[in-house]
Amino acid sequence: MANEKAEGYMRVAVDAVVFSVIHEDLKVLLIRRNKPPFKGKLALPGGFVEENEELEGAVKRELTEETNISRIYLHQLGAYGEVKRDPRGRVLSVAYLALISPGQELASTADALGAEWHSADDLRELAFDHKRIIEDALNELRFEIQATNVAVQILPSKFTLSELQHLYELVLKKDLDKRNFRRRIKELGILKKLNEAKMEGAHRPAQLYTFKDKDYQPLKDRIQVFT
Amino acid sequence: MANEKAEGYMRVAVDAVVFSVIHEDLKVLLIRRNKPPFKGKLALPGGFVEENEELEGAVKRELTEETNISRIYLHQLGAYGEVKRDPRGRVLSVAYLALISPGQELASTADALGAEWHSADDLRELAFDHKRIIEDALNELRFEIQATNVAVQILPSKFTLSELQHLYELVLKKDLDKRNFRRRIKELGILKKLNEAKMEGAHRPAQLYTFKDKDYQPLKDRIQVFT
DNA sequence: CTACATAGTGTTTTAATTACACTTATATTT
DNA sequence: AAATATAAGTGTAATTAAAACACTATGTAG
Repeated sequence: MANEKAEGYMRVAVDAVVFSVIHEDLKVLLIRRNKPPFKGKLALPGGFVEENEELEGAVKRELTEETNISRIYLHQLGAYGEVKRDPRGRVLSVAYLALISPGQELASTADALGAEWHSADDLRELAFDHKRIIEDALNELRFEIQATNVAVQILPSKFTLSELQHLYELVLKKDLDKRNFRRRIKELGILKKLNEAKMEGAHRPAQLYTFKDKDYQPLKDRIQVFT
Repeated sequence: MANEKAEGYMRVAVDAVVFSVIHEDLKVLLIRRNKPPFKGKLALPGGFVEENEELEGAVKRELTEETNISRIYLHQLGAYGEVKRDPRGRVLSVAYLALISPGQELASTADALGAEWHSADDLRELAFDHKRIIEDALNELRFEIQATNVAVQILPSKFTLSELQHLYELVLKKDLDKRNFRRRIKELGILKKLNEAKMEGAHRPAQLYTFKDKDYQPLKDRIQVFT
């Protein structure tokens, strides 16, 4: 309120916590920093917001540099604005939970940028306050997977119920009861049974399903956590 | 990532959605703007963040100008960063849900600033994207009152169960069943029965309670919405 | 054709939620 | 001092949701 001359200027960045399920493990995309500060440490992909660029646009721009992306789901986590979070000076970062549709390999440029998937659990020392941001993102994802059909953003368009359950188990870090899970997820009425089966391996083929609605939406009923 | 010269600079402000229960009604603190843009319109209290000032510090500084405050509970809602949200130029605002302990009258300076309590429901035309911010704050409050003991931040330190229930009904915009509400809230074990009653009016006196723990905390069980 | 691996399927028990109506204690009125 | 008005306070039965639990089915590989 006081004076409105040149007050309030600071640098604004965006950071993305990109989750993906790879080799039965929940992964986060991290980048090895090749310059100070925190040289050599892992950090979230992100960067400064350009003039006349929307925040989500900035996230998408940064991410397309590192992945081959068909579609990105973004959900804002909040602003991280501690005065001393960046040793270079004041930088406020708006963090996003990002989910990319599956089977996206990292772009060829990714290697040069030092981008790699890391297990979401063993968060070693990260640059800035990025460890905290990832923890917040994981909590948000845990909430969303129970309250919304956000799984649609993570799974391929055709999937088996076992794959879906596995995703829930990875995110919730909890074993779920197969029969109860199937009953509940079917009761929600968000799945469509396909006329296809997944034939793979020496066992009974699995029925394939898809989401009726491809867009993110809240569910009337939360999917409760079982067992 | 590209160049890190002078990229990303913009103005950063904070805005607060301050709720209070006054005369059996859920109110929001709004300020009548006396200069452009949006001159004459209502807006959230807020202002630019100063150098070396934490975001929450900025909110508290702005709010102490308008209220006599003993304690402020702050919970970040997120960053509102649309390029064109402020006609003066790019301003990113970090919005907060704010609760002030009760019985706080507005400061004497408040009148001069055009600060007044307005019903949280009839949100007339507000400046900037503040209508959207208030809606988000209301949703957050609805969530929190069910998942945490955030009521401790709103009620006086001694209160009756009817007053507590009334708060829940105001926030949730829903009538609750008296017996079910009392059972559930007592089962949570967060209340302490006092050796006092509230004698007021021509009816049976009401038992006074207080919160065992005066600090904000999540609850094991959400308080379900009844009836 | 046997062994193996994962898919698929219901029921019973237990716990939680909901619906619902009368009695009690005080102040005020007559 | 009796009657009335007002909000406080209290329990149970019916319904619905969650949890626990084990076997059969169907394909491939050997």
